[in-house]
Amino acid sequence: MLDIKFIRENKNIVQAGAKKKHVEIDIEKLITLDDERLKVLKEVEDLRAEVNRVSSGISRDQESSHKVQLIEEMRIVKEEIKEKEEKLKQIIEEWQKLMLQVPNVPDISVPDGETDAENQEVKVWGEIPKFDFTPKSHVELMLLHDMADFERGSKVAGFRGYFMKNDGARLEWALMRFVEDRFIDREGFTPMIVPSLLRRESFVGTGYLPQSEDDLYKTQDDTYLAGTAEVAMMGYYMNEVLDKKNLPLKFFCFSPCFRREAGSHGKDTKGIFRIHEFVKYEQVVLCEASHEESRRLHEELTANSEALLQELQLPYHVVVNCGGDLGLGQVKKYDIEAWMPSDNKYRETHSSSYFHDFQTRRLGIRYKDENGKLHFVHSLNNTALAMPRIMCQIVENYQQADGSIKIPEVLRKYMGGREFIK
RNA sequence: GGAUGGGUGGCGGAGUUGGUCUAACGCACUUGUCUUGAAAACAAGAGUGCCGCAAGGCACCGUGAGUUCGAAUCUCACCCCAUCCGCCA
Repeated sequence: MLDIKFIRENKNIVQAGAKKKHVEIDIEKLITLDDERLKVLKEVEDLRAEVNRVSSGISRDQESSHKVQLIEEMRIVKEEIKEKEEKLKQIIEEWQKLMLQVPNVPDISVPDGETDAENQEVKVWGEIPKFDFTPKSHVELMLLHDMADFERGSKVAGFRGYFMKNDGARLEWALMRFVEDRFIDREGFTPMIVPSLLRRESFVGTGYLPQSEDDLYKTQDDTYLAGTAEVAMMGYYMNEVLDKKNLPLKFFCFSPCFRREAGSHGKDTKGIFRIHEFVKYEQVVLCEASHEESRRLHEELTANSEALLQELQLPYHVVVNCGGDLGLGQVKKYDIEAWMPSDNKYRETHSSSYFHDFQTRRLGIRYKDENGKLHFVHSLNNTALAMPRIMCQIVENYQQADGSIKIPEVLRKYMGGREFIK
């Protein structure tokens, strides 16, 4: 959510930002509605002031015809207030609905474009492997080594269901231990295991609701399953005032993730690239309200993830997402995509974004600066490692002519010191 | 799921026969005095949001409705927390 004052003072910027994100919204309409809101608000407040003034003049023990008359007059004013309040309530409802739809303004460095096809490559790392044989897909490789079971997966869990098995399970656990070791060594990150079954507020606060109702699983208790640890982690400090000297707060979070993948029924239907249930380690950061600080940390979070891919020796590139591929709250986003031989292209493994105060304004997360003034903190997040997706790229890039899979060196110590899966 | 007790400011904690209560008191905080400096002590100040150029006004004591001229205080619903019982990894 943006500040209505900011919207009023920068309506052209906000409107242009929405256009860049390919979001339909009429800012002029919102401002007209806001004028109406302010007008009626003033009327209500003036009437309430009158009632307060008169009421405080009426004392308990005073008994007179004058008192009776005043009470009668106030009864009438109260009727009027009730009417205006009802009107105000309706305006505010409409106003809030619109406010939740106003997207955050993308950074100037964000390229124009409508879909991920128009994202721009900003960095390439590693050598794309050349095979002198026809490389197998991760599905073929995993089945070959009995690392996963998709038939029984869908029998038991339905569409996109899967079991990880044998070296598949061990490789996933190895990756978990690897990423945990790296982040626990890293200064400043607080390790967190966060809930996935959450109440609605944090989804609205982070910007997933109300727009993406279809992408979330909802329970009969009106809670939702989160698709990322970001939602719970951001909810953690909801409606709290933080101490500036503790900023930035950095969290290394683990959670199960659930995504309905509504609207991508035809995409990536085989294997473990796109699944309904997985686990993910996520970096979440809260920092002071400074664009420079947000940018600095954004680069830092991105670099952290790149370092993991480099250690895993996976060729990847970084793209800056175009306006149309940004979420409602995101100011800027990098996707990191690792090379996927079976698709002959890079496929997303990480997503790194910053939001300024878009999320924290909705969540009410503030800090006091040295002058005692309150500000909304800035928020950022990036994947640390998502499993089992990353295994697609690992097994495919590390496959050998004989069908065996070389184990990345940094993972061997978690796999009994073995060099190959065969 | 059952029973009981609770939800007040950055924190702790008063206040419920409805009437200047944004709310005692303590801690933390800011400024000043003292001190070489700090601590301590003393003095003063300070809640948050919104409207307004300002003066000032309005709202906020878990959330939402309601009663009343007037609600932190009364009524109803809901949410959350604690403890005990039940169940359970």
